[in-house]
Amino acid sequence: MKKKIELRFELIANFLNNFFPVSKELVQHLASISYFKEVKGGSIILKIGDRCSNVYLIKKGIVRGFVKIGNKEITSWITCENELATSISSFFTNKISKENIQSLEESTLLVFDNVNLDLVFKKFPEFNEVVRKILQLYYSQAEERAYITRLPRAIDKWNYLFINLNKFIHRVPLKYTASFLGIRIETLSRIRSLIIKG
Amino acid sequence: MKKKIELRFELIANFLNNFFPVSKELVQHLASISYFKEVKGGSIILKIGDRCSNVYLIKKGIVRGFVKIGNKEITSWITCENELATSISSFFTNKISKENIQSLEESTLLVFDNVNLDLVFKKFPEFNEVVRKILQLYYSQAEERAYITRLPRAIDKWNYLFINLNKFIHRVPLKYTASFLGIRIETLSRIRSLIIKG
DNA sequence: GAGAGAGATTGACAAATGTCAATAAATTTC
DNA sequence: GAAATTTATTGACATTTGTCAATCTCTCTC
Repeated sequence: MKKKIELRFELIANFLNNFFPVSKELVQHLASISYFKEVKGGSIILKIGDRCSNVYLIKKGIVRGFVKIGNKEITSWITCENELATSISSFFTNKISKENIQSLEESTLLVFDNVNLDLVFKKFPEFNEVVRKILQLYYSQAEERAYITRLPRAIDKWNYLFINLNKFIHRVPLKYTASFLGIRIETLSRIRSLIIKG
Repeated sequence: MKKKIELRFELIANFLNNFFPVSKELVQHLASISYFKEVKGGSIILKIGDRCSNVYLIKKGIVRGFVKIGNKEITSWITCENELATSISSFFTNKISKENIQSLEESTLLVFDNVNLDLVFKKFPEFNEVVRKILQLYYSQAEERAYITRLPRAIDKWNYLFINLNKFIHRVPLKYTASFLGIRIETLSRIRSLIIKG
């Protein structure tokens, strides 16, 4: 049985080295300031109106961000193992969050805190470089998601998602996929049956 | 009359120091690898399908990014003086661009090239830190724009834009604002007249 | 200041999606 | 494995937005 700190070390090293090679010392330090958090499926991890001071590295499970418009929910993103999750504009600008974060399965998250991370940048300048590369990729992926929301027809959104970003499609109930596409579950249902019928 | 390199130096120093103090040497180097480009209003600066190897710092003018869906244009962003513009996912991942970039006025752009910038990161590690901070803000702002696209009703989009992001509203023809909101110019026109009538 | 051209408004109608309700299917819980 | 709960489908209808065409307004140019 591995110690918890070893699990944290491995998860962080694996994640960061995908972007850019980092020193063992940096990873050790990050492991020392982070902790695992276990949440049940359906848990609200961040509430609209709160400030988001954490970023989560998903060890296990699947997590979404969603905004509320009136009484409706619109999912901004859905992500799973070995990816980061946070409320971007709240985390980076310290404003209150416009989105909720919620687990869609029982999940294990590695939690990093804003304040601790700021100190890491001071102590390990190399951290700037790897985080820059992470931001570049995540920003690109966010633009990709935004592209879907700009497609004017529901069927185009579904097709684009199905072809390009289908990682989570078979893992979450369709209602979340519909919400991610910004359409009603009934609309998605009709589109799917049209596609099946040809 | 200032020399061109002085103009470039000032523009870059002013832009970067807003995010994080940087060395004079870094700014000088950036000034030495960049050049001004003048474009007329309506010029296409980047075409869909091309790779975007440049990032532009706008000295004067106003610029938009837009995607084409069928025969329609949807504006992803509009930005002006002292802001950066590029095709994010193409610039960062070297994929072909899904968006056009176009000037909406006669504009002066300071051009930085991908390859040169990569060398700057090697030569000036401090550049990673300031770029990280820039990315954090721009990523946050992109999420803010994406929030608008997720609002389900046209009137909510207009109201949100009007209250929160009205920087360019009075500077570009309404048709670009409509396109930015992902709605038809006729729909925006009707919404505006409804609002005026109360 | 007449004419051209772009931008904006308005009306009539079409198309797409949302809403609400009923029901079916799948999954979870005991 | 039966009951309960969640998820998905389908139908009827309402609402919103898009489409197309006509017209108006504003700028710019000559």
